[in-house]
Amino acid sequence: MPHLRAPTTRRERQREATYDEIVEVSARLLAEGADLSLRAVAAGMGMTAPALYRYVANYQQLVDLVAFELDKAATAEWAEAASRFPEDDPAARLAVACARFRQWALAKPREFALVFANPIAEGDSDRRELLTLSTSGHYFTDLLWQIWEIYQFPFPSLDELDPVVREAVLDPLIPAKAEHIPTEDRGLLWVYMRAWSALYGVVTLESTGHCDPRVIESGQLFRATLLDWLEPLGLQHERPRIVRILDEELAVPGPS
Amino acid sequence: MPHLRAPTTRRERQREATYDEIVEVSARLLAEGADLSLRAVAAGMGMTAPALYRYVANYQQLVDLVAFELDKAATAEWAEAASRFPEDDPAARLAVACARFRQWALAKPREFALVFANPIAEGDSDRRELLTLSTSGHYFTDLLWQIWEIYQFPFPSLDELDPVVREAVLDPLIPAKAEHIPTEDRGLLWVYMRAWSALYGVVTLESTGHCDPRVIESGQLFRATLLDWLEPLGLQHERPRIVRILDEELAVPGPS
DNA sequence: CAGTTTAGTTTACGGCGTAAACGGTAAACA
DNA sequence: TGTTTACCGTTTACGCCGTAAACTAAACTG
Repeated sequence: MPHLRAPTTRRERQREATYDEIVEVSARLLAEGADLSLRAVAAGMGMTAPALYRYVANYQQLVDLVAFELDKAATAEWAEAASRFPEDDPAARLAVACARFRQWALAKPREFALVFANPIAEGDSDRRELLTLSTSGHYFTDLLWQIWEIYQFPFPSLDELDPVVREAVLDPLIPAKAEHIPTEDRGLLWVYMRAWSALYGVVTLESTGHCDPRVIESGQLFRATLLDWLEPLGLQHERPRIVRILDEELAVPGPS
Repeated sequence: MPHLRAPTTRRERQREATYDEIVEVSARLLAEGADLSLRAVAAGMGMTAPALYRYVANYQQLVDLVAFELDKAATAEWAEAASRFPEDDPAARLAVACARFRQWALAKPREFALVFANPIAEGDSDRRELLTLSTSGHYFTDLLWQIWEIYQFPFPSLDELDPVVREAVLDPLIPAKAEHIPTEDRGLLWVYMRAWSALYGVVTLESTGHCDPRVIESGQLFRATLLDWLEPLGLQHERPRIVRILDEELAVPGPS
């Protein structure tokens, strides 16, 4: 985690470069279809495995580090693709981003599993905290916020929410750009959680292969799931346009 | 897989008993929080690891075997719980079964991951075929069929479906009790896939912990997802009753 | 300069999946 | 019945894995 005004001594720069190389080599390993392992990463950097313990406390931390950075890089890709629509068109951007998210998950199932299907134990507060920093989560919540600013779709008020859920949206433990959302509008996060759950469901189902391959190929399950969310997000009248954008994205699958 | 009229020679009975013990020991290991490994399973049976190669070709096959049996056993539990409602009340049974499925996934996240989040590679036709035998899939599709028989909810006709999806529902590669569904009614399977995707999404999200723990505890995300499916399944007028059943189930979480 | 902190090494341990060669015993067959 | 065959398990071995401990050399600090 970056300090404020990092002193950036020589050593610190060196160290950060090493972290970058760890991530780089890890990403390469995964892309090559190899397993992520301390030994393989170390070897890929011309080091011995125990040396990596100067940078991560254990294997799980390596995984977390790599997962965080993969998520960051992937989100940058989706955002880049989405930015072909102007900033004041968050609905179009969301459609593109979701489609790209799915493509990424299908093209890189191992990376997807690492980032999004990596089990987080109940008690592990460190890892859970790391999760709240997830780049993709912040990106998606931000898009949802922008959509609400424009389309003003309905969301539950705080007192409509279950007390436990209310606590959760007031002090969220999920990746969410939420500070700037006024307290009384935090019901928005409930919409986010529900929408994310739906998106996560199809994409995980497809990415892990627990699904008819032909259904994956057709993209119809994903498409239908997204389209179901147009109404709750106040985008009914945008439907034809969003459908066009979505179908355009679905027609351009990644390198097969 | 059982033969027809198994000759059941002494050797074959012995062999089957060994398979049972493999599953039994594996289940115990997982329940104890240990990892599933050939060596540990072998040791737990008083054998050496290479001996297991008489029964499974490799580690992945052990996992598949155990996953299949865990799924079978778990489904039996849910079905047992659901059977407190009569056979002619499949809606109530479905509500109970879904809730129990979720409880199981929360109580045994490692087992859940093994069965439902285990990646299946594109080409691997053997494992995909095994997937079509999944007990839980058959159980849920059967319930959906029974619900349709009573409530006659709408489903897409074959020519409304995307051509690729049409193929998929006509000759399904997913676990589905489909033989008895007339060809022209196979659009039902599309409803099933969509519903399963939604259920799978929340449950996976909760089971893997990629979710605010308080939201999990409240059960509201799961509840809301299920309730969204009452209307598509023609159960609107049953809503109060189903809600009651669901809340009853949610109030009885497993051993914490 | 001396003293300390840091980044790397070597060595070692126990666990993993799995390949190969081999032995004993139970079933199958002449 | 006696011989052959098939099967179930062993031992040994290899190369991975994560990680702990002791040690060294270089870089920073005062």
